Amino acid sequence: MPCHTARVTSMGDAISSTLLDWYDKHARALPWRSPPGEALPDDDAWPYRVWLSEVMLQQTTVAAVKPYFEKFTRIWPSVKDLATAPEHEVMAAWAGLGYYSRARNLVKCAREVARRGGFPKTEAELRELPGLGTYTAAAIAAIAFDSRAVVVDANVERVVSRLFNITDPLPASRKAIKEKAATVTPEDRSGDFAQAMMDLGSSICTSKSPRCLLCPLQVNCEGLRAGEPERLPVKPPKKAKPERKGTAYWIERDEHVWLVTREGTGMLGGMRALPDDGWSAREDGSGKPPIAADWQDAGTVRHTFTHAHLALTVKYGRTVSVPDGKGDWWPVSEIEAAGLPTLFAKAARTVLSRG
DNA sequence: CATACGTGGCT
DNA sequence: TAGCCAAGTAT
Repeated sequence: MPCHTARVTSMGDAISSTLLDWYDKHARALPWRSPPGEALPDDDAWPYRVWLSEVMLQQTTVAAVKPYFEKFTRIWPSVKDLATAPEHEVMAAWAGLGYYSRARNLVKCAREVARRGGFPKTEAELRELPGLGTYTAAAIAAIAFDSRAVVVDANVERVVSRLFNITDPLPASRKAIKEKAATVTPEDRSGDFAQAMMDLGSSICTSKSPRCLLCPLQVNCEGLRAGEPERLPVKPPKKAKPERKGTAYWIERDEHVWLVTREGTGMLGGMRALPDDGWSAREDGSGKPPIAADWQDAGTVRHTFTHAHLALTVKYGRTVSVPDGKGDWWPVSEIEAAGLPTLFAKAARTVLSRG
């Protein structure tokens, strides 16, 4: 199943050792990393930290992840601690980081790992865990367990596309990229090699203006030789995001606000939220409030998701009754601790700064 | 293979 | 500033 059988070539050897030498000097110090060349201590704390960081880092910058990683490891120092945590507490702790299916799967995965008595060590077994796809399974196998695995993320796609001047557009070029990545991935230290590729991609071989003069792989780079490495990898054109409208409702009673938990696995699924009029990325909301009240307009929040723009009108009103459906009265003074995703945190701020 | 799924920072 | 981009996964 894993297609990393390609033999390391002598050119591949030269590239991997050059990059590892560079990494030994320039590796970033990150909370989930051991120093370059040092294997992680053989206890369950490190696979946990590698797994947690890798999931947080999916489509997310290092800068955004750092404070969340610190918070999670402080509250839940081991995978066992996380496995016994109530799901809503984990969701609340994840609030603001985005892609909330990651948090839902994080809990499932932690419970599965705890049930098994620890993380599996092979790439294939890791791949079976919730939230671990091709990339993350390979990354954990290589980084946490020092197994030889070919790790391909967006950085590696960029570096490899340039290194081998792969000019076919993504995603069709993925197979060729993986094959080329396999030829430069060493048998030993493939975890450090993966992290070296990612550091190189984030600091030198950047998307817009690569710093080729500083690159340790400069002399090996066919894309540079061809003249326009910054054009690689070629990507498909983006689709326009639709503009959506919706309304959220701040229902207050006795210094408490009515919060609901969003159902399902769709947008913001599982997250605490203000009740709204049913807007989605596919259609505008109905504009119908959940209860009758003397609604006041608090303003409009603009927010952009991966695949839609949203203009969310925020209305507030008081009630003496309890709205239909499930929900909780949350103390207004502690709204910061409610674990609202960013959209609704903005909405709350809008109300509280005017209301 | 295409689409759904967040957010903040950088250009 | 509007758009692009970041250590992808699930369906």
